Amino acid sequence: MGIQGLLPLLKSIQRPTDLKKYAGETLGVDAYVWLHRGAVSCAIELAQGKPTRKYVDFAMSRVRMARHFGITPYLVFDGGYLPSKAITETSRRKRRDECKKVGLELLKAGKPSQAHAELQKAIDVTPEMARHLMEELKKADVPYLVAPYEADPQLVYLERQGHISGIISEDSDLLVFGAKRLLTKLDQYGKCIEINRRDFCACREVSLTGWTDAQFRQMAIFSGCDYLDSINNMGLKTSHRMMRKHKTPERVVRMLQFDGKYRVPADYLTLFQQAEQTFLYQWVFCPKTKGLVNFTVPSPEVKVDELPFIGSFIEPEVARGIATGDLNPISKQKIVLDTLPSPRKRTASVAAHVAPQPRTIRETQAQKKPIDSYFKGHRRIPLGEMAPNCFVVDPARLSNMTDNGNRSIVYPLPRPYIAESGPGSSTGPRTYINRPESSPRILRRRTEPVTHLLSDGGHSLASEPRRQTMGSDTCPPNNSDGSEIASLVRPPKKARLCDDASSGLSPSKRRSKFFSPGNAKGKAIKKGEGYLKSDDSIEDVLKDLPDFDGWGLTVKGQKEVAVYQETQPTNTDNTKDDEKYVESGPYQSPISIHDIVPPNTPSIADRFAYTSSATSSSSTSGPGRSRTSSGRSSLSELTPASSVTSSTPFSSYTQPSTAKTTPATPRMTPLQRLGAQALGRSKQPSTPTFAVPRPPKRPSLGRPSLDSIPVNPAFVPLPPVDLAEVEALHDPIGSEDLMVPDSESDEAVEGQENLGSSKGAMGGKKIDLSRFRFA
DNA sequence: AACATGTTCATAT
DNA sequence: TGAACATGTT
Repeated sequence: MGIQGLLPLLKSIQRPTDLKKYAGETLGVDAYVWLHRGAVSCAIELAQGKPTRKYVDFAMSRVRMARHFGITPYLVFDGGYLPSKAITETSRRKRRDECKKVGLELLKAGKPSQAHAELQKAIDVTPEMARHLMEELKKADVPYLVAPYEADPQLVYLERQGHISGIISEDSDLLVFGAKRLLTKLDQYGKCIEINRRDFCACREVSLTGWTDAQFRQMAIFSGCDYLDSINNMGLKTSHRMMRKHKTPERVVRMLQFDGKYRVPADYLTLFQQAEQTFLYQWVFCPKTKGLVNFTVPSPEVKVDELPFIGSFIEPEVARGIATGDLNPISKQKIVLDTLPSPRKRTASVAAHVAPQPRTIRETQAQKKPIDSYFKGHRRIPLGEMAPNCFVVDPARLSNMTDNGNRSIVYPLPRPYIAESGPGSSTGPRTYINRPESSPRILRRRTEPVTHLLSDGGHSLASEPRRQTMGSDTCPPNNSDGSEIASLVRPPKKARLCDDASSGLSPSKRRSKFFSPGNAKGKAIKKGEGYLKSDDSIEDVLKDLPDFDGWGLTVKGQKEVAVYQETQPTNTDNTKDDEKYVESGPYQSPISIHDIVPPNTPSIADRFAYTSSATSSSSTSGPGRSRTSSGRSSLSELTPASSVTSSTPFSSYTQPSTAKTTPATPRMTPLQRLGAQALGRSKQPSTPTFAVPRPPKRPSLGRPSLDSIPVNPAFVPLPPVDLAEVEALHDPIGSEDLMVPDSESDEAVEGQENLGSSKGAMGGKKIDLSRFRFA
């Protein structure tokens, strides 16, 4: 459920994006939410307890979709129930059961549609179903993990540790947990909304300037969350007001009790603190240490074994079993797989010409043929998507994915069940007391399928080395697992932006930078949004794209379209088709693409940026990494080298020269651009790591329009952030909402969780906040 | 007037 | 299931 009203509250910092933008990266996925529709489709079967392949098939199609866009999805499943939520869960279950009953009766009564509607509410994906899916994921070499308890903190943990570069989910709770990059509302075209934690300070609905993660979290809890109901008449707005005024939950509660308008339960503060501690310390699985760790490293004075509501500790061995899906996260019993009824129908229909269908999951494991191979040679893929897509899903990926020029930046694949005997495996829950409460009744930890997989699964073997490579590649910065979980430390970040921006130039000057008509904004700006004009990307798009309805008419476009039509006769030049991921026949041989589309055809740039960029990167710079870093500078924090600084404010703004170039700009949020430009102007050395040489042609390759290609006018990325306001907010003297004056005390409050870490992260860098203090 | 809360509608499957 | 709308309360 999450925090209701949170997303609307953050409307202004939500940025329309495209999944393609993250091509080459690993994105965490809230499996339950992501696959919910799939569960809906087989609600009846689920309700009847029939085993079904529908769910698994749906899930795998979504995986293919992600890969189609160049994404490696890292699926995270929910695990056991948290005590904090136990009540909720049991009541939910009751409701489900009722719905199920009603639905089944309706079904008997011959009212299938009504029944289905009812059964949709009864959807319950069992660990067994999830496990079936995991078998497929293993085969497809898709990283996944079952959280010991909740998927949300697990996802954010993975993000912090650098295993994933963002999170796909609809759950606003992730922001409360401190997710840095949240991608919501993902549709079949790969369109989605991006919410970056670092943009919070630009929120227009409510001022979050200077807010720490702790304050944001507390605000969210006050407004009502999964762990604690809100006080009457306490919504987000009021809780925000209270937090802004009183700064700490203690004071807020005291004030609430003082003025009698609110009915505050006697133990509310206690419950509040428990809720917050649940947010902070609940158990997650650390892929590196292969054991449970607290989501946030507790300070010495926090005794995790005195916090029953964060869930019980689980022995590493059991936790590993749960993480891999071998053990039921609730019962801790080994999950026994019964064979699924039928082979994949979908696959069968699509790939009739391919070898005989696998009969059972285990049998399939022996086959090294990835599912995607069944799609080879089918043409029904939309145009430009082909090239990257092919690379990504090429069956050869099992053995030489890297060679294809498409390499996931983060491919941790921390499969605990593989290298489990690591000497460091005990490093995880080190300081914590093991509570064997959940009996070691596990027969054997490893289940047969896994062994099977290990022994003969070509892909598992192949992926092992990569995993290691990537692991070391990815993790170094954040090595100590959880130790420096400091995503916090926000204020400095902002400070830096201000610092950089204001140090060199007067506000007015800066403003002129962004608002000056000099930026070739001759083109008309549509819609009267005030902030529209501040976004260069729009202009670029408009400049390059005279008319998106008729974009196939341009000379360049024509050429491209022709090419794609050749490739993909079935497709019209409808924009939607361009973007849409077509499940049925998305894959083509990379060769054809290579042959057909010249690597550096600049012509594609304008409209089919996705294609062009992918092609160019694969042919020119090879590995996706360079493409990523160059193309989307805002992601810089994700690369290993920079992740060290990721906890440092605006590390992402310390962009390489590219950030300054107009072409790269559209990839960043307006805010980010602000920082980047400011930085560039002040000639900050910034992260040298990013001085990665990039193909000179890149700028001309239409990167700018990448995320701006409108499918329909509504999709034209309207930069939601008003730069003027941002500036105002950051103005030392200006805005009334600045919380900076109190930021110190806030730090103190939050100190326990990120004291050491923030220090470590900031290193020698000293950020002077004093100038942002009220005079 | 602003906000919290309850209800309905649309959408996708 | 979420988003838009309508209502009730301060």
